[in-house]
Amino acid sequence: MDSRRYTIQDIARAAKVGVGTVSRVLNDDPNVKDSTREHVQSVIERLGYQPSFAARSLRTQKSQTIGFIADAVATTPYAVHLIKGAQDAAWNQGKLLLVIDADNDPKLRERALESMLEREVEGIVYAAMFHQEVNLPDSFQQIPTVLVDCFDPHSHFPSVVPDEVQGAKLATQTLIRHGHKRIGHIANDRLDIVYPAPRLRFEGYKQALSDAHIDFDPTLMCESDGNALSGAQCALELIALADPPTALFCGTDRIAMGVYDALKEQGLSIPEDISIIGFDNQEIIAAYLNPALSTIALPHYEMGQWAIDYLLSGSTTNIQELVSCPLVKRASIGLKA
Amino acid sequence: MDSRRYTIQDIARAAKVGVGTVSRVLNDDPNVKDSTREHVQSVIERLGYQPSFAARSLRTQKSQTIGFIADAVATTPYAVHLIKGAQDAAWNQGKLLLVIDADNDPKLRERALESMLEREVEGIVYAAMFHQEVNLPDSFQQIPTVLVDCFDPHSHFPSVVPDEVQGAKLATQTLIRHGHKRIGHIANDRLDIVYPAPRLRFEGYKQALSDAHIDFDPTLMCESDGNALSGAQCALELIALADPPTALFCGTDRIAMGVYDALKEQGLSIPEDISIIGFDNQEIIAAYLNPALSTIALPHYEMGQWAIDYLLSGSTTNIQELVSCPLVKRASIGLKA
DNA sequence: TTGAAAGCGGTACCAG
DNA sequence: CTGGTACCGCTTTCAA
Repeated sequence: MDSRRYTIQDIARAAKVGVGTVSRVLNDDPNVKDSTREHVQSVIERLGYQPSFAARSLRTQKSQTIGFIADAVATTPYAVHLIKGAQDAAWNQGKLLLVIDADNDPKLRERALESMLEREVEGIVYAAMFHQEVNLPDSFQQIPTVLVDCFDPHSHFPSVVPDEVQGAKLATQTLIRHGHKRIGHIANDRLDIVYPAPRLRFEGYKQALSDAHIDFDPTLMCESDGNALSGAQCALELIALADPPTALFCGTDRIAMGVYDALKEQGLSIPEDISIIGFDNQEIIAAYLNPALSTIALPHYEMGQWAIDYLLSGSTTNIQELVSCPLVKRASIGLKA
Repeated sequence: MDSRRYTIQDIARAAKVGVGTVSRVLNDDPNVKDSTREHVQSVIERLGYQPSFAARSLRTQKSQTIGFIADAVATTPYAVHLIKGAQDAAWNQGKLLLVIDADNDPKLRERALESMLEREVEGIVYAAMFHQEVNLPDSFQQIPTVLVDCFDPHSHFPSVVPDEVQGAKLATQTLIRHGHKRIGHIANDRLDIVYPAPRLRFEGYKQALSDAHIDFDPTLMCESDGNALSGAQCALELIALADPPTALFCGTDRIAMGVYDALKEQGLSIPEDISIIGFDNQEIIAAYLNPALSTIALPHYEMGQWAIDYLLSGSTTNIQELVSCPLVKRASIGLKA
C-alpha cells in the first residue's frame, strides 16, 4: 500500500533519460524532442508518478498556496460562499487554500498568520463575516494581504466590500418601479452603531427616493435593533401611521421575517396589501418565508473571487473595491394598486 | 521588505554553532546544553527566523497538512461548523487544513484528491453536507480517508454520522416529559427517499413512544416533501383530526417554520395551544422564529472534530461512528394542560 | 536536445 | 553535548 512513492530519479532510470529531461517534461519545457517527451510521459503514467510538492516548492520557493483567515466563520452561513469564491478562483490558477478560522481572537490571528508565514503562503486573504472595520496587526504587512467584507481604517490593505448603497438603492428602486411611493424603511440596526451597513443602506434608500423625486418622509423610517422582534415592532408603528406605507424596505431578511409575522397578525397579506423587500439574501429565510422574500443579495462569492484574483494579480495598490449587490426576485413585491 | 528570509545556516553562523545544534533547538531535542539553547533561541528571536516548511517536510516526509474535501459546501450553512470542528482538532495537533469544495462533481473529486496527494497530505476527510450514502472512487484507498456526515455502502472507509435515531427519540421524549401523549410527527421527507434521515427519525420517534408505553397512532404521522409548505399542509391535516395532537415533532426546522405559519393562521398559539419541536438546529430559523424553536442539534462541529482525531489516531478500522444529537431548549414547548 | 551536478533549507546520523 | 555531512526530490544552470 504505502510502497514509497516514485521519485523523479526512478522515472529517469525507467525511461533511460536524465532527471533533467524528466523535469522538463513535467514542466512543459519546449526544449524536449517530441518523441522523448512522449516516452517519458508514458513512463510517468505507467508508474503513476506524482512529483513531490515539498521538493518542488523548496526548490522554486513557491508554495502555490494561499492562506485564508476567517473571523468567526461559524457565526454566519455566508462564510461558505466567501470561501467557495476564493477557492474556485485560486483553483483556476493552480493554487490551494489553507484555511484557519481565527475565532475573532487577536492572539489567534497572530498565530494563524505565523503558521501561514512558516508555510510560505503566497498571500493572505482575511475575511470578516460581515461588513466591518478591522484592525490587523502590523505583522500582516510582511505579506500581501487582502481584506474581504471588511476594511482597514488606515487603508493599509486593499479590501473588497459589498456596495451597500447601490444595493439599498436597487431595493428601493425596485419598489418604486412597482408603483410604490410611500415606502417605509426599517434600518437593520441603530444608525450610530459602529458597523457601516445600516447607515449605508439608509443612504441608498434616500438616494433612490430623491432620484425618483419622492420626498424623504422621516416618519416612514424606523431604526430597529437588528432582531426580528424589533423589526416587527417597527412594522407595527409604520402601518399605524395616518398615511401608511404601501411597501417596506427591510434592512435585513431577518427583520423581514419579523415583519412578516407582525403584518400577518394584523391581517395584512403580502404582497397584496403591502410589498416587502429584504436585504442579505439569507436563503434559508428568504426562500422559505411565505410568500418567498424578494431581497438584495450580498455578493460573497464574488468578493472571495475578487480577493484572490487581486492578490494574484500582483497589484500593490491599496484600493477599496465595492462589488455590487444584485436583486433576487421572489414573491413579496406587488404592483401598487 | 522581502529581504530574503534567514536560513538555518544564517542562525548557526550568527550564534556561532553548527546547524545541527540550531535544528535541535528548533525541535526541542533535550540533548542541548541549557545555556546553548538559550543563546540560540535568542538569536532566532532577534532575527525573527522562521524555518522553511517546505524544506522540513521534504526532509521528514510529513506535510503536517490534512485535506478537507467538501461536497457542495455552498448549499448548506452547516458546513462552517464541520470545517471549524475539523480545523480546531487539526490545529491542536499542529496541522492545518487544505480545503477544496468538490461541488458534488465526481471529476472534481478525483482532481481534488490528486492535488492533495501531490501535496502529500497526511490524510483526507471527506465531508458531505447532509447525511447520505456516498460512493468514493477507489483512488481514495491509497490514503487514509474518513467520511463525515456520509458513509460508504461497502464500509471501505471509516465514517461518522449523526445519531438520528437517538436525536428523534430525544425530541419525542422531551415532548413526553412535558406531559404530552398525543404527539404528531411530520417526517422531513418521504420515507422511501434515498436519504436515511426521514426513516431514522421516524424510527426514533416510534422508539420513544414505545418506551413510554404510548401506542403509535399512524394517523398522527404525516410525510411531507421536505419543504415548509408541505409541512404546513401536514400540520393542518393533523390538527383537523378528531383527537388532534397536543404536540408536534417536526422532522426539520424548515418544516417547523411552515408549521408555525399554518398554526398561527388557525389562531393556535405556540406553546400554549400546541408544542413544537424541530430537528437540525438551523440557528437562523430556530432562534428567530417566534416563539424561538426548541430543536435537536446536528453535531457538525463534533463530527468534524471526530474525523480529524480518528484520522490522526492512526486507527485503521472502518468503524461507523454515531455521534449523538443534543437538545437545544428554546421556547416552543409547553406543559400539557 | 540532453545529462551532470549544484543547490533549495532543513534533519539526522556519526564522530568526537 | 556538539559540529560536520549526507541526503530528501526537484529545478536549473552549464557543457556537451
